[in-house]
Amino acid sequence: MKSPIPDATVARLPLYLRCLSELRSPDEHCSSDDLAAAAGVNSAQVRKDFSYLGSYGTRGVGYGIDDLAAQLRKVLGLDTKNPVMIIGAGNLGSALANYKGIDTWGFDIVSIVDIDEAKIGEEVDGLTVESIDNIATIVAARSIDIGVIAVPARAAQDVADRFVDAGITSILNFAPTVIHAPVGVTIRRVDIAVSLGILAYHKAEEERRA
Amino acid sequence: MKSPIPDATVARLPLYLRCLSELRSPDEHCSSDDLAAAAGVNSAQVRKDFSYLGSYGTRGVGYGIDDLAAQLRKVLGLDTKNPVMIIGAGNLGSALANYKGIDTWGFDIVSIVDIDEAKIGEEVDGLTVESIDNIATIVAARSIDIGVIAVPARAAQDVADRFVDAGITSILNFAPTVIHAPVGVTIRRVDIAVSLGILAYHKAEEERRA
DNA sequence: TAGATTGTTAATCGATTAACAATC
DNA sequence: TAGATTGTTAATCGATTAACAATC
Repeated sequence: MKSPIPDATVARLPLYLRCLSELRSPDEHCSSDDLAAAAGVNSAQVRKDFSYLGSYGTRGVGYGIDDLAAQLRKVLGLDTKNPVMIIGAGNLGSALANYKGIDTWGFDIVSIVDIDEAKIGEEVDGLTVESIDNIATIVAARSIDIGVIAVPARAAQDVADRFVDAGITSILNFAPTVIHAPVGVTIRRVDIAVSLGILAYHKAEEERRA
Repeated sequence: MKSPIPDATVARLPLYLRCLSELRSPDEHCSSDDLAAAAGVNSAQVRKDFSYLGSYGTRGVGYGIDDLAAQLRKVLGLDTKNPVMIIGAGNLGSALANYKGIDTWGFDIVSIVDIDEAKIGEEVDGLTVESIDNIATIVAARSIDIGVIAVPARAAQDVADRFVDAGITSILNFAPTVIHAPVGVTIRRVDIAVSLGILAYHKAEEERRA
């Protein structure tokens, strides 16, 4: 039941991949020290993370840049992307859809829907905003299994229910509220302001001490 | 040097505050069990978190809802808000500015700037987008000490440098790249896609096992 | 007093990091 | 061989949770 690669490690893989492409040096290898410096993490962390993927480095030499990048892409599933639907074509939904361009995560946003008639038909990063009423059809037709909620808090539970009815089993909730779903459906909640809040808290704490 | 309240706890406080207002029951108290159910966490977690704020419950009775809410607001600094500047008036910057409305975090977005002439003068959640060239003046005039980077990766380092020049010492970076700053400047990086990536990874892992 | 619920301790779990033997 | 760097172990750290004495 336990995932073979810890979440904290999964979260760092795209960062490594980005750093690798920037780090491309004349020689074909890089050390965990190089990568750690570029990514801003500890070098033991880097080696530990890579050990979960299997071993791909050479002692005394380092990691083959191309090999490593290929391995990271494979683990992240950048070849066989997960089709994702976003509900909510507002700023947050659009920001997420545009993030698709980054392409260092193994998913693919294939549909963005909204309840607002005015938004339906608009273009968001190459996708046409569709009506929320069609989600069951769209989900089935495009084999979508991950849904993203990017609507205001008051609409979140209703949207989640629609996702569940449509057969979605993994939901990411960006609305600042707790939503409920039947067992068998995985829900993750994300508060985009949480890091800002923690930063502000530390700042205030620092001043209190001074 | 260590913060008295763990980050993980700080991250949950706004959630508790929101749940409290929804939970407002006829009587004036709620138990850690009630709150845990509403917030989707363990009840021991709730009590432990509150113990960091000092003790505010009554054994055998629970927590006074108003007392607890007031205490949460105080710790989060909702009275003396931190002035925040956002650089980048695109979808992500706008989404963050609109998050301000939630008001369960102790900060206040007082300025949003952009480099794009076309965006300057636009309204975003009641703020007029200003020119990035004026940030030094704006930062000084409005006592801003937290800066948020919501621009594409290629512009992030330049924007960070401008923040540092303007005297900002806490930076939150939403661009998918690592940026560098002199010692004394705190930088936090946020990847808004990370949770989606982890969700997709678990999904794929689950299928692999099945 | 009896029942309920806190506050705290101790156990557990997971993630980070220092250290170093293995080995290229 | 000598130098460099991995892969892994063990120590450390921090966060979660079960359990229960304290006490309203």
